Amino acid sequence: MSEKITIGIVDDNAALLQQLKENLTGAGNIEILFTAAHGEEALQKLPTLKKLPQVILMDIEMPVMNGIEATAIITKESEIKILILTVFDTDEKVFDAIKAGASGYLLKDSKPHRILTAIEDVLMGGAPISPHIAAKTLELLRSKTTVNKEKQPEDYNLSERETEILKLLAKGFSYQQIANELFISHGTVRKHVENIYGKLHINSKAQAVSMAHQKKWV
Amino acid sequence: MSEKITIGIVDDNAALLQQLKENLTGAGNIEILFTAAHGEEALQKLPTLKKLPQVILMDIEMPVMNGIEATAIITKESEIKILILTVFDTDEKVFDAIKAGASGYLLKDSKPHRILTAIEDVLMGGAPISPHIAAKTLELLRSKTTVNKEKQPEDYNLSERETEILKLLAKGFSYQQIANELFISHGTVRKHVENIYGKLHINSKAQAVSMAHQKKWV
DNA sequence: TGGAACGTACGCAGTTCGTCGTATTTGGAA
DNA sequence: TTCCAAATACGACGAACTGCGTACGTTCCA
Repeated sequence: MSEKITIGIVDDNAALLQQLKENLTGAGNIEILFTAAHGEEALQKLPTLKKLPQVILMDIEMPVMNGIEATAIITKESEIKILILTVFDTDEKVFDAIKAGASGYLLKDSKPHRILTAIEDVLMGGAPISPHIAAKTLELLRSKTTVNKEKQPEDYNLSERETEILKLLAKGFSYQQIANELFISHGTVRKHVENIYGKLHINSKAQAVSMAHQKKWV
Repeated sequence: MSEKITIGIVDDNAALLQQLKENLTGAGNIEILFTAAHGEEALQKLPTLKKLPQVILMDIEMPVMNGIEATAIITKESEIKILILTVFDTDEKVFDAIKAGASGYLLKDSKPHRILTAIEDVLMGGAPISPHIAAKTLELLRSKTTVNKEKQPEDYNLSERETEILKLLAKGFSYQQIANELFISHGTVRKHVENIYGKLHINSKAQAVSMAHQKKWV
């Protein structure tokens, strides 16, 4: 971990920006490559940098170009991760930021160490989200989906072991691979599968794999 | 904060459950009202309690009744918050848990203090989500609103005919059935499938079916 | 006009799968 | 204790699948 994490900060509030800079430079192995007061300025500065930042902390409400537009453009044209950092948490804003491709969404009152952790999370492919905001994203997600009442494997009288084997089958494993996975003999796997076929009223691996996927047993 | 937070724990892994109990009772102002090994047991125990827990930590993969079903029932019939605590993080499972009404989603390897914080977050109306899982949540949300960015069959250089045959394969059809469907010979189907295997770098029907479903080519 | 890609088709050798039987052990239900 | 379901295991036969080679007509593009 000798390499510093390179970041940029975009925020129109000079005082907050200054405070962020201090907190981040002081605490972690962070290198701030640039700062900007709004999206437009950030887009202008990016091409002039010797190296691109790995993460950009982005405010939403800004003059000239807001953080959501900037996020959309940056994520489309580069691999830079965007971490939204804002005081706003209205449904619409959260939603727009996610659509724009933000990798995380924190409230500005988050503690400095929380922000640091978040930056690291983002680099590891995670998406740190403040609980309050996460609650809204879940609401959104729920509202966009319908119920799904698929039958469970048990409804076909599949035993636990059979279910387990079916799942491996559904991954495309051969009998021998499953046998190795479960430390049982090749023949036993075949016998289980035979029983599964009977219970599911099918008679081939392809059908089993297809059915398992369709019913979302994988 | 003199009042203890009341919780329940549902997990079929006795060792993990025990460890959770110890970590939670030791560290915070937590009172564990009950534990259960699966959803069914939890549902049975709940009505017998003198007071209901505020939060339930819930595993997903469990015998008899899994955590998602249990979550759906509990959230429908009470105000109890459910915090999913699992090692699984497949898209579908996360998705189902959210639909079922879970208020948070943590990986089991989360540190004890993280779990404690999460419980408090949940009580304050937040939705603590492990970054890794949150990333999947955001993906899901994006996929619901934007176009599907999965690789298309063409990206593997599959021809139209090959794609067509792959879709039939994915339904569990035999070579002969596909041949009948497309009015070509059994041997031709086999040749196509052979070419498909080469392009997808696989070598069995089961793998082909699995892959086609995973990439939503069905 | 010549190739490249595609769709069609067949054969052979070897492997895996589907189906049928049979059998032992184990843990829990009656 | 007896009985049964579930998990384990082996054998055998025919069917289906896989890999490799070959072949030919069509279409489309350089």
